[in-house]
Amino acid sequence: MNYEKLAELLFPNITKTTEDYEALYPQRDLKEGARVTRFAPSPTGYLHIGGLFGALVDVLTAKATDGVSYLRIEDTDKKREIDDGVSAIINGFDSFGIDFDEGVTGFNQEKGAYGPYTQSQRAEIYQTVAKDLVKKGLAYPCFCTAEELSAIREQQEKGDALIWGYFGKWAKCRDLTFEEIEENIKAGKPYVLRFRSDGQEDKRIFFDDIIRGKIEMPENIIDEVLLKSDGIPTYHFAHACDDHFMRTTHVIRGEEWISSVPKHIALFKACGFRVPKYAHTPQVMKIDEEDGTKRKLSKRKDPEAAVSYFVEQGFPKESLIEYLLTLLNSNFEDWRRANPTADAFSFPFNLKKMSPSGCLFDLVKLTDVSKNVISVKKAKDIYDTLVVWAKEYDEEFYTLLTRDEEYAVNILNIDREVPKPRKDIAKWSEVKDYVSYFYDEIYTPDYTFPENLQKEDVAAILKAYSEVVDSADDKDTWFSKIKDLCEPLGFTPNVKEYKKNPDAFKGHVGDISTVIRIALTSRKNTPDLHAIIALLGNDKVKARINEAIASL
RNA sequence: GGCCCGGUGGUCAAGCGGUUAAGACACCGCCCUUUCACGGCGGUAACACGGGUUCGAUUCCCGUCCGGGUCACCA
Repeated sequence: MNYEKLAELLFPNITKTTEDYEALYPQRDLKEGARVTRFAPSPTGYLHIGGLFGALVDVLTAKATDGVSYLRIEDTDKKREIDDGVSAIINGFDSFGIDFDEGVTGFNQEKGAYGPYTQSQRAEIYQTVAKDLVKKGLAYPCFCTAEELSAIREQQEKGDALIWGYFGKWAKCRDLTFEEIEENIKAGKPYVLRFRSDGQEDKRIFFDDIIRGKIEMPENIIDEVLLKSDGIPTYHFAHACDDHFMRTTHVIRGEEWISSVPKHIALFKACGFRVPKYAHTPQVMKIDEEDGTKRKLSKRKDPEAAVSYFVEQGFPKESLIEYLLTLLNSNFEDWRRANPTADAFSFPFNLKKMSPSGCLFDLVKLTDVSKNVISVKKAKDIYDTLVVWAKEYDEEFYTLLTRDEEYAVNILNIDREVPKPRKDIAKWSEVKDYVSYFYDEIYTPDYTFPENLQKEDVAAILKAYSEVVDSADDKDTWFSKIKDLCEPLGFTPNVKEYKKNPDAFKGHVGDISTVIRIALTSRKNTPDLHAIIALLGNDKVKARINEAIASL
């Protein structure tokens, strides 16, 4: 067989060679040890947690080594592609501050010298490499129909074949003559281009996975499809061409790819490309509500797997990043304690410290991480991000917040910007309820006074307090007024005294402030009452007390 | 089914032949305290199982079990 002739027959319009592209995409000029990574999603839906998780690994690996990370779009499957899939991905990354050095940046937009970074725009590259493979006798056209292929599969399943697929004696088109091929092509028969594997069933290959260590597997013997009948490459072939010409040093991807590595190594070698280093990351799982088992997060079944869910819920972007980092590298939390204010992206991430086992996404831990993240922010910063969130997701709240910015910031500043700030906000969607009693529009009185107090006592407390209250009081003055209320009403300002001798009093100062708190906020528990009263102002305080008395 | 990956408290996760088997979250108790929160102190709770190797295995080997992945002209 004259492979040169076959290559011309198959690819008459391809005039370039692999060498031309080697020159077009030179080795990157990076310092020793710098890693080039890529995140390569296909635009089949929204960005989800697993994607964010993976992208974070890519970006951090590059950052930690002064390397390069880039975003490549793998849109070789038109059937699965959805409208705006690329925007969904880009927007998702934007919302979380993930920033790639190169690659796709928006619709028909990209940056970097190794593009195009969208596979559908790289057809000529794949065809060129494919043509060279044909020239070397390492690829051949296959005219088998879907029916023929499934017939082969059926036979294999029936028989005792241990390996299924298109290879060896099953590979009917492997040894077609030039004349047969030419005839088929003239007849307009569709065909795919297959890899001519020289792998042997009993040989094993070894490779080093950075996360998992040595992995040993049977050599690839399958004549994998390289180019589909429409001339578009399969993942495997695109992976070899793209990661080679984009000069990726470290291919980091999900563990579902481990079993394809033998195939990929064979392809890289056949193409004359240097095999990159591989790192297969664990999967992010969740507990299935129905059967209680651990399983991979699914785009379809788990709406909370979409990063947009966290955006809608109002988790600050730093919170999710921070949480994911705790899963990514076990020493992250130690590092964070030592560097409380450092940018998370400056964390010296290390692939070798990644656990190989799948992890459960823990919303409770995320909540804790987020509370910590928010607790150290300045009230004004919180206000600014909260307003942006509310504008999008809660118009009513947005209106209230922006009506009086100073008031809102002061509310958010209660017990904040102090050495031990409160940690009770985890996400923006909680804030409206948290501060509802500051806004008449969203506050509905609903009093449940302590059961150990008589109605008359409650009324007496409120009445007495309304006569002395002044929202301008400083904290000490305010609290001494509360204490002064105690004895005339049969209470004691001294809690210890009360505990020693509970029968001697109706209650203690805590009961007094609880009654006032409930009258003003309808809640048993709130942040500092003095601060609340100071913000509410005399008119509102008195009105609420009267309303509470009237309700008794 | 073949091949592959994984298996330390409820969750994440140190540990890499000898440890009282770290730490974080969650949970419980106590302290602090005008409520709550914060903070402090303490507690419950783990090496999947069975065989080896070894003076000694959570750590190494084999088997079993369990979980996951993969076997497309999907990625």
